[in-house]
Amino acid sequence: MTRKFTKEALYEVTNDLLIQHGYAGLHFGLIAERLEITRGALYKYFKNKDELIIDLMIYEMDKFLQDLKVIRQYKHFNQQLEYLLDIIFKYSRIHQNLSIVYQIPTTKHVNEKVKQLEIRHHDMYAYLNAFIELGREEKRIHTEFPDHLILGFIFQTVNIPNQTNLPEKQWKTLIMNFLSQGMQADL
Amino acid sequence: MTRKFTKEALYEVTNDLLIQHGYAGLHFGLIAERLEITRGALYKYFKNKDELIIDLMIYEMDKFLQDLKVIRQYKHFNQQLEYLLDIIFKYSRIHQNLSIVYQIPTTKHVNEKVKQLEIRHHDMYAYLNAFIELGREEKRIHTEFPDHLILGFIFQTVNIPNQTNLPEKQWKTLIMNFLSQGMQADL
DNA sequence: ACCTAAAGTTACACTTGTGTTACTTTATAA
DNA sequence: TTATAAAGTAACACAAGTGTAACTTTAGGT
Repeated sequence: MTRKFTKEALYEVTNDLLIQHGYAGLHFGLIAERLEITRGALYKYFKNKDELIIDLMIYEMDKFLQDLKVIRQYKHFNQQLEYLLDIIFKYSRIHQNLSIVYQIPTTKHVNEKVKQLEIRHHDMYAYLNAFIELGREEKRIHTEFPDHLILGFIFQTVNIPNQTNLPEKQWKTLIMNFLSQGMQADL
Repeated sequence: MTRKFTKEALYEVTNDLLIQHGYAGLHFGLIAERLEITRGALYKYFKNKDELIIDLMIYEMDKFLQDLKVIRQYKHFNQQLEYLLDIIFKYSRIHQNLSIVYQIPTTKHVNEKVKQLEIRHHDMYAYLNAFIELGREEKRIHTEFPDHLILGFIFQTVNIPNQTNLPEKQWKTLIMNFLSQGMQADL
């Protein structure tokens, strides 16, 4: 019998439903309905929703990391920042959903997979720290700011709603300028 | 019979549980357990969790607005910004939880209360728009940035985790500096 | 053609949360 | 002192999600 849904479609749907309903509000019934299959089919592939969610995060993190490692090809900090913003926006859903991992009860035999996710998280920080270090070397980052504050500001930008629906390119330019110079008017 | 819990304690617990478990994960059993009462007691005051959540949001918004209106007493934009950051941090939980209102099904006869909440949201923007306008008049805001981008950056700051546990005052100063001048080093 | 194994469905027992009602407790005011 | 009403509890029927196992479907190899 041929499969009625692809892994990509499943992850797509799950990501959307996670954003809409949150961790506790997501359940196999919802996912099955969207994929036009029945709940039971999902249990052929995943023990429970926690396993599905972690698999999804690992999958998206792997794709993100593949893109992120390319950042080293850019020589200058500002180029790297622009590229980082590009891929953060490209993978905005995973960055909106990553924090829900902490809502998964640790008593659900997914600990092994959570560890795998943490490895990727750790790998991500290796790239990000190198990125920040370059910025400091190029004297583009004020010394008073700790790394995690800079990264916090950058990653939170995906949660700022583009209310006036500016074209994505223009929106990113504004974000980039704000991050570099703040709200201040020209000097 | 004397009450076993105050409104303040109930809202305190509900706010915490909302942050921990999200909208779908919150239920009367959890709240009752924390307050050391039984579920049934809560139904004496609220038809369901949606009503409780909206009442909570209205209550917190009212307190926030009372503080926010004082912003007009500060003459200069930078003073207003500092004050705004103070109260956003003071009411950080409500700003972390406000967005979950959109997860409440609109078919649960809480529409009247949702409207009341929207009124307060609207009032809030009246103050915020005046604040931004002052910033533009004082030429502290670059003209290229739309209002909602500035406000988005300001309100997202509550979600940046203070990982190194810097003292609150120092953290706020850094946030303030970043918002004003961006990450850039001294000019 | 037909066998088989992967894919999917259906039905069932179980668990957890909901909302209501009848009941119990207790401070207080007549 | 005792009546009462507000506060809280306990128990019930119901609704919704979970996980499993027996069953059905069907593409593809022989």
